[in-house]
Amino acid sequence: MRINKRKEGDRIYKIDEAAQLSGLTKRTIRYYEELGLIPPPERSEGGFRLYTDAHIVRLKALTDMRDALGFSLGELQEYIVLVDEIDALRQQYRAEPDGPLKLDTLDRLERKLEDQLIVIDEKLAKINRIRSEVKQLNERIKQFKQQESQTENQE
Amino acid sequence: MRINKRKEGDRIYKIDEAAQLSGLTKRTIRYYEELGLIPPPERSEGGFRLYTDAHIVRLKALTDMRDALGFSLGELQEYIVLVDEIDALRQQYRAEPDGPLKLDTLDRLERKLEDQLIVIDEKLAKINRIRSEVKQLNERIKQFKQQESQTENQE
DNA sequence: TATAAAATTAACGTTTACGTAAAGGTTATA
DNA sequence: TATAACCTTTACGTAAACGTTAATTTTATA
Repeated sequence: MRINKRKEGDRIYKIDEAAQLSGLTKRTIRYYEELGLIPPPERSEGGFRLYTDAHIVRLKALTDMRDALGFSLGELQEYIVLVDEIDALRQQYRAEPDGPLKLDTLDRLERKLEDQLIVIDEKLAKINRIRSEVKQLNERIKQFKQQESQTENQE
Repeated sequence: MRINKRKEGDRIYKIDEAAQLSGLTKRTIRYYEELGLIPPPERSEGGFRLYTDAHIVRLKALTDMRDALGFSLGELQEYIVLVDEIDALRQQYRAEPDGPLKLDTLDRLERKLEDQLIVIDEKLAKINRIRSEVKQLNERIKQFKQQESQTENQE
């Protein structure tokens, strides 16, 4: 999930290609940058945005959460902050594994993640309810169809 | 799901109570009526809207689909049309069980319902992916916490 | 090196889904 | 019957999430 400094050999994309790959429009990508949903990409000499694969991955993750969970861009921001915070923690841990990781920070992050899980599970429950209703309607239709073909055969 | 003519003895609600029961605002309820998402309720002598339990049920179903599936009001309209069409079919069937139910209509409805199921299943898959990612992050945090409490004990 | 294709910023426009306020009518209750 | 509490329609307001256009630069390519 982290977005590193670009290394030699990494693929880079101008905004048009980034749009193709992510399925978003160019306007939307710039807008998301403006909101801080993606880190500002490096620029060419002349100022063109140069995206990496990590950007593409993040854009896809964002649209997944937007589409599937119906998160607003504001809620996505909160989630991004959360993920970045955890990444930072991981970095810190790699740097000095014996250093102190503040327990209250860990507690706070854990609570937030568990809140997210609750929201997600509630949404799953609702969708499953809806799914079974739709399924039932579908079964009814199938019954009707069978009845109909039987009466036809009876003629 | 059907909304019948009101019978004597059925409970009725003025808009304020309907709002309480459904969890929507009065404005939103009127707006949904304007869009055809709920049938226009009967009115009192003086023109007050009089809602039935069936209205409340439908309002809740609508908000569930809006919240859980992220459907726009336009998409909800399509769904409502679909459900109403099926109800009409059922009515027709009850009225004359041996009458002809047009097969192409049945096919069309079945296709629509199956499309809905596909959309729902895709959404479920995405949410499940997201869920497992969040779960993983949560596990990592728990690991960190354990490590941290161990180092504390070692002192 | 000229020129077409693609990028940039800035700013105004648009749609959805309501919120809010005004002006006035209805209903329950003291 | 008066008055507070609630309802009605009409209409303008608003936040979010982009779309679109314009004026200007950069970059790829013939």
